[in-house]
Amino acid sequence: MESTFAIIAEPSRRAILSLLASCERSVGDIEEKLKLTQPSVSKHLRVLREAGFVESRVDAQRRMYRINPEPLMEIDAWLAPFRRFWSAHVDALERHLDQMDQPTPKKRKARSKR
Amino acid sequence: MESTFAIIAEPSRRAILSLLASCERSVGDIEEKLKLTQPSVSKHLRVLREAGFVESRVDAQRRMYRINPEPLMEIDAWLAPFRRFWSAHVDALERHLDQMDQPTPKKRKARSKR
DNA sequence: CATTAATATACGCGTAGGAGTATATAAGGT
DNA sequence: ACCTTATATACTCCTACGCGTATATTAATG
Repeated sequence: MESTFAIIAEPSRRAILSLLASCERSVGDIEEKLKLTQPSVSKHLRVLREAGFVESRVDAQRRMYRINPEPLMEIDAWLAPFRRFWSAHVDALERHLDQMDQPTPKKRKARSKR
Repeated sequence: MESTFAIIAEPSRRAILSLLASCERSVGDIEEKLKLTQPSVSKHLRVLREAGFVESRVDAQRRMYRINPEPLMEIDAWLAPFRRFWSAHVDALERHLDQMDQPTPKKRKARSKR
């Protein structure tokens, strides 16, 4: 796999990154916050670490994980050529964000296209 | 699949989007520029279209495809919380990382044997 | 209409990768 | 020395998806 984009295609991995955006966390923290099994968290963290999205630090038996920004900067850079399509319509963006920001992913089915 | 991020995990799809960033193109154009088989291009375009990344217009027997920006705006929006990691200067980034290291007061174990 | 061009769809194959379970490793506490 | 806590790894199963080939559809052209 190894593509930067493929890494963040995984919903759990995006959730982990979003969690780490605010502050560093241990594996157990992530496990609990995201309701994932521990092996699953460890596996995703391994993928994220090997792809450079996160770094870890040892704290006793814990490993504290934190964001490493470089791969996300790549994504940001890839978007550059497309920004001209929406930089003019900021208001449309805000309308769209209101629609998609659904903080608690309960059990909703995938939303359909218009 | 259905996730915006999963769609652009595919290298060929990203290549198609990048091609369309400059101007609209027919299926045959894309096929030739990217050296892909025609069914492959059509399939990717279908995925992109159903996910809202592109729109098409009929021109005789041809279908001209062009960028539709909304899904890419979602990606851009998702990156927002991470921009603080790189939007400032490098030294600011380093200050931030130092800060993230501190909040758990050093509770390192006394001394290691060895 | 028949033919050609342009694009879309169907189908089978192969493989990557995520989930779950079990187990290994490592560090701390008592 | 045990036992618990925290994290990592191994392994199997299962499904999704990209690819290639073949065929269907739709439109233009003669």
